Amino acid sequence: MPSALQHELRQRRPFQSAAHEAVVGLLRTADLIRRQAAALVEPHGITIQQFNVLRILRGAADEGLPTLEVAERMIEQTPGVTRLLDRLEVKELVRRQRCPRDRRQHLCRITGTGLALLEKIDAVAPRANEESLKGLKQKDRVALIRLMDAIRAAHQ
Amino acid sequence: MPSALQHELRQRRPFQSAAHEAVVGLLRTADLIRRQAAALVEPHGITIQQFNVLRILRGAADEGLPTLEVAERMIEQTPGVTRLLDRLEVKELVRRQRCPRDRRQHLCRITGTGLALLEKIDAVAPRANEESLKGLKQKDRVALIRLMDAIRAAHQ
DNA sequence: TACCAATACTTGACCTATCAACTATTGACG
DNA sequence: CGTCAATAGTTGATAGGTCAAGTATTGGTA
Repeated sequence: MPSALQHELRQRRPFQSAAHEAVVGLLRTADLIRRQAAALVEPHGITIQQFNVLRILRGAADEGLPTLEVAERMIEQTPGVTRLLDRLEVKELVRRQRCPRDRRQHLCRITGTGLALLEKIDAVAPRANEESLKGLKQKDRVALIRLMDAIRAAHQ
Repeated sequence: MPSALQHELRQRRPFQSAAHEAVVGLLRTADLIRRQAAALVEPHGITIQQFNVLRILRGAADEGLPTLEVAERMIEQTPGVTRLLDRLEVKELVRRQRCPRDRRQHLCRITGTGLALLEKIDAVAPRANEESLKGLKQKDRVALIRLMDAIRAAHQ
């Protein structure tokens, strides 16, 4: 009996291993959820990466964060944080200034406008997460978290 | 006790819901695996999307596939299949020709060079999948497949 | 058989991502 | 102190992604 994924991709041959099917399924599912998230924030004029940066900066509160610290905290690794921040700064959602203690660092802070934008998105984000995972019961969601943790933990 | 993911992203506050943590964990883990896959195919001068197209065309064998059929079978949705195929054609990994039956369609076929490239990558790909999921036992991998299927199935 | 919406792409314009090379600044070491 | 590797970030070049508008072809319909 052909797997759901095999049917979805119209593949003749079954997957060679559970590892292969799991990897493909993971990538495809993440792509789906990524698009849903993008559709949520896009109407507000930002990308999901930009949204992610704004949330990081809000979490860091008043003292701000240096650029590379922002990069490290991002959900998806992004070499282009500088330009990401450039765009956010143009939109006046973020401000940057040199750190007086270490003039190599640029401290990034979210602006009032940025906070206001986040609040608007936050009002609907929980429903979107819920919607994305509506196929999973609470027990399954916890299991999923555990599986994802285990995969990442194995890569130091 | 803070979750692994919360610690990884240096978040002060815990996730608001299991749905939220699962979504973030899924995106972050998929990003990790995506990068590993990219690192595997990159030395051969192609991207993972291009690799995906080549595998699709190999599966379709001699008769070839129309462009949009290729697009539909891709793991990650891609509006730019035309240009993706353009690049593969320049590298002579793919050939396209008008379908005589329906001249709107362009049938895409993998070339001998393309097949040879795939064989080289196939020699190491199973090990890479294995490596990506080394944190999961066989039972967990099957569970993961099931969870991914369930998420996608819920979105018709 | 002439029209017309639908299909199957292609193209242009613009934005984002990625890597390597560069600049500025710091801290450690002789 | 002066040098020098290491750190923090920026910039340039280029590839790839994304959306909207355009072209070619078909199949149905009056």
